[in-house]
Amino acid sequence: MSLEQVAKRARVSTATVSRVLNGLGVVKNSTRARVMKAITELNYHPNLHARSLAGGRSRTIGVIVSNLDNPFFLDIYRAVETDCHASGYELVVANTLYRSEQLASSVRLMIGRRVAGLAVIVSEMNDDIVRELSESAIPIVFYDVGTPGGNITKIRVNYRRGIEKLVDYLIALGHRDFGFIGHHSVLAPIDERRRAAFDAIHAACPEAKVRFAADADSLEGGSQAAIELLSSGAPPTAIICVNDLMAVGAMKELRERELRIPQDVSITGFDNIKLAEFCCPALTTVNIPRDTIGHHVFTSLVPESTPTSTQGKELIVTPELMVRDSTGPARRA
Amino acid sequence: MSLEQVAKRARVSTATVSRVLNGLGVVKNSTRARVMKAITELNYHPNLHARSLAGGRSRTIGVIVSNLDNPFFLDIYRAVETDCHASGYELVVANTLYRSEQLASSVRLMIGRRVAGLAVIVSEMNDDIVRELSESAIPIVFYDVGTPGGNITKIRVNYRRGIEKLVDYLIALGHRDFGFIGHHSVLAPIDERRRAAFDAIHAACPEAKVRFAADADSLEGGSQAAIELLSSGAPPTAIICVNDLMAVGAMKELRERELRIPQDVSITGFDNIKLAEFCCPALTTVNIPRDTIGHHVFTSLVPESTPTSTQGKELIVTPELMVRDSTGPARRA
DNA sequence: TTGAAAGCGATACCAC
DNA sequence: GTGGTATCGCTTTCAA
Repeated sequence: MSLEQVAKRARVSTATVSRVLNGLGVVKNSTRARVMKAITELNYHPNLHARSLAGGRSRTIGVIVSNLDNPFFLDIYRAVETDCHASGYELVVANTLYRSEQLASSVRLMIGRRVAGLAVIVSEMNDDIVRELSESAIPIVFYDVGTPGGNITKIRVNYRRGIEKLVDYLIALGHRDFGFIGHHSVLAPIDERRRAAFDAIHAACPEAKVRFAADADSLEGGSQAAIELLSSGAPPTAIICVNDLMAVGAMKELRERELRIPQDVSITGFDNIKLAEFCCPALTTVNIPRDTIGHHVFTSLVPESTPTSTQGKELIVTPELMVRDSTGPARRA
Repeated sequence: MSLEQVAKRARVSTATVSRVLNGLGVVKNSTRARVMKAITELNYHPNLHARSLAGGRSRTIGVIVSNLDNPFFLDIYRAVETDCHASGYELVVANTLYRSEQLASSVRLMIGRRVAGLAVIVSEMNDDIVRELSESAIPIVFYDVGTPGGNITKIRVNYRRGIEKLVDYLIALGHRDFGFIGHHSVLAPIDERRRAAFDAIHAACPEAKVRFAADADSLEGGSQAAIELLSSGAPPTAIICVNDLMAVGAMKELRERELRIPQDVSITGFDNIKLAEFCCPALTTVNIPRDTIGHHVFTSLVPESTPTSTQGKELIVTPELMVRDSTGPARRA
């Protein structure tokens, strides 16, 4: 079913059908009606590929994330989606599962689709991709990598600061024996959290103990990492998890071992996903405002959407400590 | 950056570049090498719109779901994605947020993209859309609506049976005072669960009490619905939730009122999302196998992918009761 | 083994 | 107001 067939049926030219479809130019009411009629009768739907090929532009924004199963990424995606729809843009998402090969192919896919803008919110970032994208003409938003300027906008979350707030709080509660649960994406932003934790703990208290464990970024991964962590002697008095999802997973393992939270072990998350309020006990965590990030992504990618475009700039997001019920004074040794 | 520029640079025709790109036909090694070189030098990425326009087909599958925030839908999406990627298909997803207007525009979008197949896994279904899609030529999978045959495949979950298993179990535990938490999508499949619960309860025990409450399909919606339910006198002894996500939300409210689960109130979910094992107490629920559904979607939409295509058929999914720790004997009145 | 050229289905500019 | 037509970037015969 093509424009031409509609044109034929309505006894007009394709140009006129196109005008009707796009509400551009002036079309006499009677002809408009004929065209509309033909469109519905033929159940015609314009071919969007032809449209973007002919039109040149795209009104589609691409978003690439590491793991949609983690609400952190999903929340960002949805925030961008809300803005996109409000401005008549479409959104296509790709999920890399933390695999950098998958990231590469997702990037190719998005470029192939000639997206109007691309947000790459992943932690398995790779220098070649950053370079390639930086050289392209598409508006890009990177997360925690790259250099802002030109078509590149950067969002940077000050993880170090967030972790420090958390650690200071735990140290003040008397904790000296820490566990850190990370995940297997041993790349930049994640590993930064681990190092930040290590640094912050030793800065505050050089003799403190820190053990590490890591597994997949999922509820089960959290449990597994907890198992790994608890396999070595007495449990730490506080467990810092790289994110909320894994923390909820870890809590389950603690419950099964009848370790009380927070009396026996304090535990913290990161991100402040909705679930953090609904698990039990409610999770002490660090808030990262996903909606702010989502808005920022959109305004950077579609500068004409706002007077205050952030294209080419850097947004620094400062996390806030959210104290809930999963943390308390360290148990006595 | 177009095929033509690559052709020019490699001193060949566009046809040859196309052959190299698609690995079709025979190309002399030396020319292939020249083309490849030109491609990388120009950092060329084929325009996928032009490709699918010229090629006619699409290798893209569309999936429309009601609410990606609910892991039930996300799991199906991911299952389809896994199969798609394994067979070189791409996947585009649309999220309707239970709004039937949004559903209509997502359907238009997918048709406009000329997807190779479309799965519509939503509960806000609308007869016009079912009809329109049924008349189209695209392979379609519907969830709980429509009539199988031709290009239409249907997946039907036997909710009634699932609810019955749950109700029988609760009745056997002595429950006679029920609450049912639903969500605001007052449409077919969801309302079916509510009616099924009502019917099953009264079939087993005509004098049993049932109260209803509904809110949004989210953790918070679950809490809100629980508040609504508990606002009227003594709490029911068992609360049946339309899905796990809302059940987890409801449990939070029960905890805040210091109602013990399951000693004071039993609570059940539906779907068996991962979270059901990780909340506390672990949730008694009814399993709906999302991966089976996902596979089915893929094999129906891309029949050539398997010898045992399910195109045009109906798959009936029978849910299984999963007893965990959130249910127990009814408290004495 | 390679090239020339006819579409694919829209958009948009230029006439009338 | 409306129609003709070049064009977008690729695939795909048909010839050479």
